[in-house]
Amino acid sequence: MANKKISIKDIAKALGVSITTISFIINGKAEEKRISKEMVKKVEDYVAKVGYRPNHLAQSLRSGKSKVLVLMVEDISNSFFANIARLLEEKAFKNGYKIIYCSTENNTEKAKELIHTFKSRNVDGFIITPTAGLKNEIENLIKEDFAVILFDRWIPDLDCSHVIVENRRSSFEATQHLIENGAKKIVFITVTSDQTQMQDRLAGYLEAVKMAKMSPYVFEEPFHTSTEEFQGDQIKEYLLDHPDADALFFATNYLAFEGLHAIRKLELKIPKDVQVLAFDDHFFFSLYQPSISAIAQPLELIADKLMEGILIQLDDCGKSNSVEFKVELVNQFIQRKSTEFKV
Amino acid sequence: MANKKISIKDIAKALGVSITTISFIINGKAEEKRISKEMVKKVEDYVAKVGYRPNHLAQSLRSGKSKVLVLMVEDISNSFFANIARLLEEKAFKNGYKIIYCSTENNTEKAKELIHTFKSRNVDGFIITPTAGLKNEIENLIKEDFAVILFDRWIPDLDCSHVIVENRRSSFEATQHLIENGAKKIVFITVTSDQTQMQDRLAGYLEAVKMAKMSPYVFEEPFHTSTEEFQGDQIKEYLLDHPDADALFFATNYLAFEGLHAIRKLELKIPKDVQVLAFDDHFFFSLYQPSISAIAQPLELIADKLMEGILIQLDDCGKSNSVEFKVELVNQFIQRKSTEFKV
DNA sequence: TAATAGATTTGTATCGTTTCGAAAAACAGA
DNA sequence: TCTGTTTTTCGAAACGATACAAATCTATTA
Repeated sequence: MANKKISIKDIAKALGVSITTISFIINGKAEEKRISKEMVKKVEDYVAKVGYRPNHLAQSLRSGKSKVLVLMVEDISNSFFANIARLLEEKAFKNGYKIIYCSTENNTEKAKELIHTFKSRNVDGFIITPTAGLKNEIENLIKEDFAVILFDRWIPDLDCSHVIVENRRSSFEATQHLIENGAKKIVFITVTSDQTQMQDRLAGYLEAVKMAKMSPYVFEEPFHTSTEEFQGDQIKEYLLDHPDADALFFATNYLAFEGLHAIRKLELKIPKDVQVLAFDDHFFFSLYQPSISAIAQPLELIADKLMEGILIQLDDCGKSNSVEFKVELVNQFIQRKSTEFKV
Repeated sequence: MANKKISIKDIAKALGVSITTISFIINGKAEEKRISKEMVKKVEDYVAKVGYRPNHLAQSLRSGKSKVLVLMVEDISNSFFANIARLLEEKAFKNGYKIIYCSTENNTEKAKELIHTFKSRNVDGFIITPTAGLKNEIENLIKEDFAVILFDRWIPDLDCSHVIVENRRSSFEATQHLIENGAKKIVFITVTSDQTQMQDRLAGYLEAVKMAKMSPYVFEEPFHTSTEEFQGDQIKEYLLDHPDADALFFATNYLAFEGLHAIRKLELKIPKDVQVLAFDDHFFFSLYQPSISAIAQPLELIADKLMEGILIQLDDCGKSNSVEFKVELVNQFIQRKSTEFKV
C-alpha cells in the first residue's frame, strides 16, 4: 500500500528527461539555465500531479547544510525556556529553519554528548544556555564554523555571540526599590551556581546593599532546577534563623515559588512582614495574592535577537568568527503588591 | 582553521585499508566479519586519535531511518506540553532517538505544512496532539509506514495508536465531588473546541449533573490557548449574570487561571462563595491561596506509554498497521482547599 | 605441488540530490 | 552543405555511509 516515495530519478524516467533538467526546474533555475517553456511546464505538471517532495536528507548531505538549528536549554519544562523555545521556533520556521531542542539539565557531560550527536547530524547552528564546563566544546564549534549563539548566560574568556539581559543593573535597582520601601534586612536567595546570570544578579544586590551601608544576607540553596518539588523547607529554616528579615529577593522565579511556600507555612504577611521580589516574571505572580513584584525579561526581544544573531552567522557562511554579536537587553521592573510602600 | 570533518574515506586512505573494512569495525561487526585483531586495533586507535564521528545524515540516507521523532503539540509553552516534551525527550534519548518539536497552535494548515516538511526530512515517527482536520494527513502517514501515535486527544473514525486519559470518568467523579460538597449550581467552563478531550470532559460533567437531577450550566469561551492574556473578563461577565453559581469546574488549567482572576475581581471567597476545581493540575494550584483542587494527569506515565507505543511501531518496521496500541490512563484527583466540604 | 577450505579484506553499487563540464539540437550566415 | 553560435539538455562525479558479492591471502591436505 505504502506508495514508495518518488525521487527525482523516477520523474526523470517517467518523463524521459535527464535528472539534471528536473533538478534545475525544481530549484527554480529554469530561467538561468534556459530550459524551454514546454519542458518546464511538462515537468512542473508532473511534479504537481505526483506530489513530489525533495528529500531534504539528500539535499543536506550534498550541500552540507541542513537548515536545522539546535536549541539546548537547561530545562525545556521551565516556563522561561519553554516560552523562548516557542518564540524561537516560530521565528526559525519563518526563516526556513527547523529547531531541535534538548535539555541539558545543567549537566556538562550530557551537554557535551548532545553537542557531538548534533554535530554529526550536520545541524547548522547551536543556540545554547551554556554551563561553564562547555567552554572547549563551544570553542570547537566556532572553529569548525558552526553558527553559535549563547543566551541567558555566557562564558567568561570566550569570545562568542550572545544575548543576555542586564542582570546586574536590574538586580541593583530592584534592591534599591526594596530599600526605599523601608527594608532593613534584605535576604538574597539564590542557588549555588557559577552561571554568569546568577553571579550578576547577586552582584547587583550586593552593590545596592553596600551603597546603603546595610549588611548583605545571602542564602544559597544547593543547585537544582525547577522540576523538583517546591516545598521550600530550606528557605523556611533560614527564615526561622533570621526572623528579622523583612524583604526577600529571589534570584529566579522557581526559588520564589519555594519561598512562597515557606512564607505560607510560617504565616508571614506579604508585604507587611516581608516584602517579596523575584527575578523572572511569571504569570503566576500577577495572580497570586498578594501579587508579586518581579523583574521581567523581554522574551520576545530575546528570541528576536537570538534569531538575528544566528542568522548573521548562517548567512555569511564561514566568516562567522569575524562577527561580534553581543547584546544586552533591558528588563522591565513590574511593581506589584508584594513590595508596596510601607508607611 | 576549521579542520574539515573526516570521513570514513579519509580514514581508509590514511591507513591504506578499504572503506568497507573500516565500516565493519566501526559498526562493531569485526567479530562477525572476522577482521583480524591487529586490523581492528589499528583502525580503532586511529579513529580514537582523530576523533572520527560518523555522519548521521549519510547513514540516514542510506538506511532510510533517521532516528528522529517529531513531537507536534498544540503549544510548547503550555506547561502540560512542556513537561511531556521534557519527559519524552529524555526517554527518546535513552532509546537512541532525537526529538524535534513544533507547536501547531491548533492551526490545521500549519500542522499539515509541518507534517510535509518533516516527511521529507525522513523522520521516523510522529507524536501528535491532533486537530480534527488532520485526519487525512495522519491516515497517509500511517499508510506510508511512518510510526504515528496521538495523545491528549484522538480522532474519531481513525484507527491510530494513542495515549489518552480517562477524561469523562474523572470529570464525572469530580463533578460528583462538588455535588457531595453541597454545590447547587455548578458551571462548567470550557472553550469552543471539537477536541475529544474537551468533549469528554464536558460529557462527564453533564452526566453527573443529570444524574443528580440538576441543571447544567456551560460557559464556552471562544477558542484560544494559554499564551494569551489572562484577564478572565468574559468569565467575570458570566458570573455577574449568574450570581448564584456556587461551583466552577474549569476544563483546563489555563481557563482556571482566567477564572481566578475573575473571582478575585468579583471579590468572591473560595470555597465559601464558590468552589473551584480544574482539569490538569499545575504547581500553581498547590501554592495559590486557597489551594485549588485539580485532576492531575499522570505525566510520567503518559510519556512512558507514548514512547512504548511508538517504539513498538518503530521496531517492527512496516507492520505498524497491525499493531493496536490504545491506552487510556487513570487520572488522580487531588483535593485541596477550594473544594472543602461546606457545613 | 596443486587444490581446497577458511580467514580476511576489498570493489562497487546504492540512497536522492546538486553541479560541473560537455554534448546535442537548433538556428544563422556564407 | 558547412561552420559557428546560441539554446537546450544531459552524463557522471560528488556528498558519506552501508552491504552485497567477490577477490585475495594463508594454511592445510591430498
